[in-house]
Amino acid sequence: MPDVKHFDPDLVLEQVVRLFWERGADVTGIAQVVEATGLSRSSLYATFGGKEQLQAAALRRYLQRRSRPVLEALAADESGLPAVAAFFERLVAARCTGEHARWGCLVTNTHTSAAREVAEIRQVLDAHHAALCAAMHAALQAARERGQLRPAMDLEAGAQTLALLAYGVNLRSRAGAEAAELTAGVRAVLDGFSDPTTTEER
Amino acid sequence: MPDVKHFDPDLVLEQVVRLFWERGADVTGIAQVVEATGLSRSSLYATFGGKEQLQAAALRRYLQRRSRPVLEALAADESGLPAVAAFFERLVAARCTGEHARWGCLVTNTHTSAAREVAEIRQVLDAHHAALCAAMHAALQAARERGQLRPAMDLEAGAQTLALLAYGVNLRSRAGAEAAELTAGVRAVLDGFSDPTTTEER
DNA sequence: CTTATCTTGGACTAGTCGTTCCAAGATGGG
DNA sequence: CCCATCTTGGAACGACTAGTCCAAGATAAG
Repeated sequence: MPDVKHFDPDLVLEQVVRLFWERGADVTGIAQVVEATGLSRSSLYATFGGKEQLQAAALRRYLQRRSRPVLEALAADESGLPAVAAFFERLVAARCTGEHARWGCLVTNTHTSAAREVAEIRQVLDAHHAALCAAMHAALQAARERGQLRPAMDLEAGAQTLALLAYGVNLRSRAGAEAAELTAGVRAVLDGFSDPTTTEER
Repeated sequence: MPDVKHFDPDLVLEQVVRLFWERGADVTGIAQVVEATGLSRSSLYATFGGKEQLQAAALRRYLQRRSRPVLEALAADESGLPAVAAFFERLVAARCTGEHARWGCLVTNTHTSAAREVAEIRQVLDAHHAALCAAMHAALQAARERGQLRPAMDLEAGAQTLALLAYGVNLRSRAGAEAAELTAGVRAVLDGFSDPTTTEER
């Protein structure tokens, strides 16, 4: 009986993701969301609720569509350190060039947003951090099995390092850091993780 | 002949630093600055100019009073890796406990602020990054001279790593990360930097 | 085609934003 | 004390904020 939506909520949410990601959710008004999506305020509020819930939905979509596939690929890649290197290579490339250059990472940016105090969003940030660490840990585990790592290395700690490093890359890229700087920072970590007896330094 | 200011601009700026640092400059209104400082709008605008200039002034004060002394101490400490370890120990402690717990770092937070697009502020961020890298580089240089480092290690790249790591620590701490996680992430990097032939792993 | 139900556009609210302005107040040299 | 000069409190500005509301429009089952 009733009318149906005259738009695709999924498509709209993707536009909101890009808006919040590029400009920052805190400083992006509902008016700009309305303009970017072409929706009316009524439809927006009826579909997503208020701004806080819209931000949470956008963050979840970003995680699901942008972050999760990459982390799954990393965790599934059993090549060890080369998998980690490839992850960071692509990360730096995505942060410094192309469509999303200098946008940083929506998750990283949200760490400093006012929304970080919202319980629901905080949980998403913590869950993402856990997932990021888990993926890194899986890759390091593979590296260990292939004898690529320093024997005494603590995998949990190493995974934390790589996660923190990724946040650093994301953050600095939003302020316009050079890709070469970021790449160098990554390289030094991975060199430090490698087993010195089996690795020829570059 | 003229009247003089009825307040101490330096004291006021310190209050503004804390306000912007804890809450975030983007989401802190002039009204809140007025309330926190006790100044009137007139005095505020006459002394500091608009909000953008106030944010820049607060950032510069933060760098001068909070960041510079620590970086100078790091660069002057010739003990090598222990100096770096001590730097991060104090950093994690300051970020996770005490008066400024969960505030993160004003410089780090500014990376995702709308003000990062302002040329003046961008330059301050880049200058700080250079200073941070330089201090790390000095500490690594000392570590090399004392034979604490892997022989093949690239000091420039290592300094970048440590800078990115510091950003990661600052960022995650603002979202409420546990000190233990952050400490572990730091430890794994420093272990990787140490000379494996002269270091007994912990 | 009717009708119940949902969606939509757009006007509207109450509040906040950064900023400006001016009369009143404070200051200290002459 | 006088007065030029700066500072101060507070009102006011237009633009924007998130969010609400309702009449008009669209839909599809009966």
